[in-house]
Amino acid sequence: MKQGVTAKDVAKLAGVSQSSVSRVYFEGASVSAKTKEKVLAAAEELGYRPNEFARSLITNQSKIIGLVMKGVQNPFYPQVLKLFTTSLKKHGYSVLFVYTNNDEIQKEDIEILFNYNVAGVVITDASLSLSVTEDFIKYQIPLVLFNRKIDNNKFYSVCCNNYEASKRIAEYLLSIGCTKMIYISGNENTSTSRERERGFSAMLQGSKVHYQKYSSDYTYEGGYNIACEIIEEKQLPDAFFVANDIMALGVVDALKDHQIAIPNETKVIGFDNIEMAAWPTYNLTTWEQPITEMVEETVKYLLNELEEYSGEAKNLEIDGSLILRKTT
Amino acid sequence: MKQGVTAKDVAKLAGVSQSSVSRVYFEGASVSAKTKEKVLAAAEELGYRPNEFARSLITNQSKIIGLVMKGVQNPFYPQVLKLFTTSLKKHGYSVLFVYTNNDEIQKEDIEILFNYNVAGVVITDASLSLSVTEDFIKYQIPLVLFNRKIDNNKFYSVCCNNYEASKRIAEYLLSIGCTKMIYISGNENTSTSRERERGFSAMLQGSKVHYQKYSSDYTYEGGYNIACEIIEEKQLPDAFFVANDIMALGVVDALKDHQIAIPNETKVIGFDNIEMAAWPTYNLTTWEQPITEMVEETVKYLLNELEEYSGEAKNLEIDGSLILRKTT
DNA sequence: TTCATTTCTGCATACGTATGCAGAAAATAT
DNA sequence: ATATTTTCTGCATACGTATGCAGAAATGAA
Repeated sequence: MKQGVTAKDVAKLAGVSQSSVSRVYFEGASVSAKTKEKVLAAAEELGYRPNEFARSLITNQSKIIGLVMKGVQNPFYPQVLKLFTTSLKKHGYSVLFVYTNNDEIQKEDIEILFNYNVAGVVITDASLSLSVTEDFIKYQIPLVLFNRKIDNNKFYSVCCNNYEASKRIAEYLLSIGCTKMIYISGNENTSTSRERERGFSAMLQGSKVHYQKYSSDYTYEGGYNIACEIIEEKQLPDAFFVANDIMALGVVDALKDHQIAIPNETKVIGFDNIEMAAWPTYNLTTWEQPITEMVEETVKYLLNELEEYSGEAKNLEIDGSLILRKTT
Repeated sequence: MKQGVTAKDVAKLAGVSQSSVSRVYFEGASVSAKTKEKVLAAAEELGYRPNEFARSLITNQSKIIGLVMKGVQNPFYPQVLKLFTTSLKKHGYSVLFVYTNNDEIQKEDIEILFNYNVAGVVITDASLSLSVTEDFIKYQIPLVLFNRKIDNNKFYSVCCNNYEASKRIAEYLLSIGCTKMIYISGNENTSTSRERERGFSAMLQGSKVHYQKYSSDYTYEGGYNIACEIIEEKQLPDAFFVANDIMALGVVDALKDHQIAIPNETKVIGFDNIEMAAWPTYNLTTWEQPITEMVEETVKYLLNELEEYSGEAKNLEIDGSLILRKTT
């Protein structure tokens, strides 16, 4: 009972061949209006839907995009997931979701995607191990790194322009008179965190600003703890630039817990503009990632590659904008 | 180049038949150790992986579970997504993710799941339209409603024991001397919110407590706004019981913005125990949903049904526990 | 050793769809 | 009207795997 009606059943009822039924559901195939009508009527009556497996077996390509995600706890990514699912659905694609614990994607994380002949893959916050890299190229499966880039010039990536954004942030902090600044990084082996630091420090270069970097891990607790350390070491700066919002919220809370007034005694800027940054308790100044546009660009690239594989490698960087709130 | 090696290629290299290759990868089939070894060696050399589509076409059942989710913004659900993906992967299943906007799942939301012959479906925070109900039964596809229940006695659901939990919450608030209480509901057409109210008010019944219900929508803004209204109407209670944490955080922030001291002037209890509830700024007293156990039970049911379909319908309710923090 | 039993293997076919090909039907031209 | 082109259709086959069946190989019993 599982697989109910097949194209054959529909064909019989409509009085046509199975091929004709197939052609009705295959975009671009040539069918007469009359046949189409008959088939659709029969299909409706029987409740027919083409079997995607059989279809993929023939075409050797599925309508599935693999989405690999790590930082599910950071509200930024569920938002990304939502946008991807919605956008891909519009184009007839579905999302096979893969959660990973690894910063660097391993073969076992994604072999399932290959087994399902996914049409393409998006990896949102992780990089690639070498063997995985090879597989993507070998099987010519379009891949986009989202919010991470990779320096091997073999894949397409879509990020916010982290370098420029961070320069603008530094510029802004200088303009309001900060002279002692701290950058709190995320995982240091992520391109995102490194780029943000690079832009930030580049802009401070040559100025008389006292600048220090501390390392953390992109989590709220990470931000909270490192801020506590800094406070206890009496290293309080004029301003914190924190590599993402969720850590920044941790920093803000640590400061509050130590009765340090924001923005009077010190300032905090985050990155991402997650929903919570706008909440009244936080009111966090931050950089807005152009997330909708980033997703659209990713989908656009994927669809192009599916149309005709080029293997184009490029780091697409999209601007964003500074959102001024009450922590600066 | 897309689909590289097939079982036939492996067979040739290993000097056996395609059937034997198939049997090596099919659990429970009978193959000699020698053949198995030869096949695995050849497969390793060629990089063979069985094509899931062809496989599903034969068995008429995929290793895919459809996961339908609505409230992606509420941190509770990404956590659920993570746990499901992890648990299902252990059992060899993958997750086809579907995002929906609808409180009530429509045919178009999930027809894709049927096209892919999903082995089972989990719907996390939505109910079902009638036609969808029928399809699940007709095609005998196991379905679990997660964190929602449905009163038609046709499906399995897994929830926290919302009724008992809410009674316990009321009991606790009574025990600390609250005499004026407000319940803030989520979407009122969700079983979850209704059950929580039912338990809460049942326990207050007969006591001299002044009790009122206000309606909201399970979002932070919803909680924030309704709390502002309540404050402006000078209806401030001794305690708020809020149908979920994310709204409760909104309530807390609204109270803070009005300089109302928590827990001295009023108290707040949420529901879910999302990560943020433990953050120092909030320190929210809440009810912990036994989320890991809920997910495990869901997976267990699905696997049983896949073993042998029973269509068992039941509302499984699992306890949880009161987490006391600083808002009470 | 020989025979009975069990375990394994290859053959052939099936799953539901897409598609090249050749011929039928329809449309257009003459 | 016929001839020519175009559009459509059915037939047959292919995709990569699983599986019933019958026979081969291995094992155990005597």
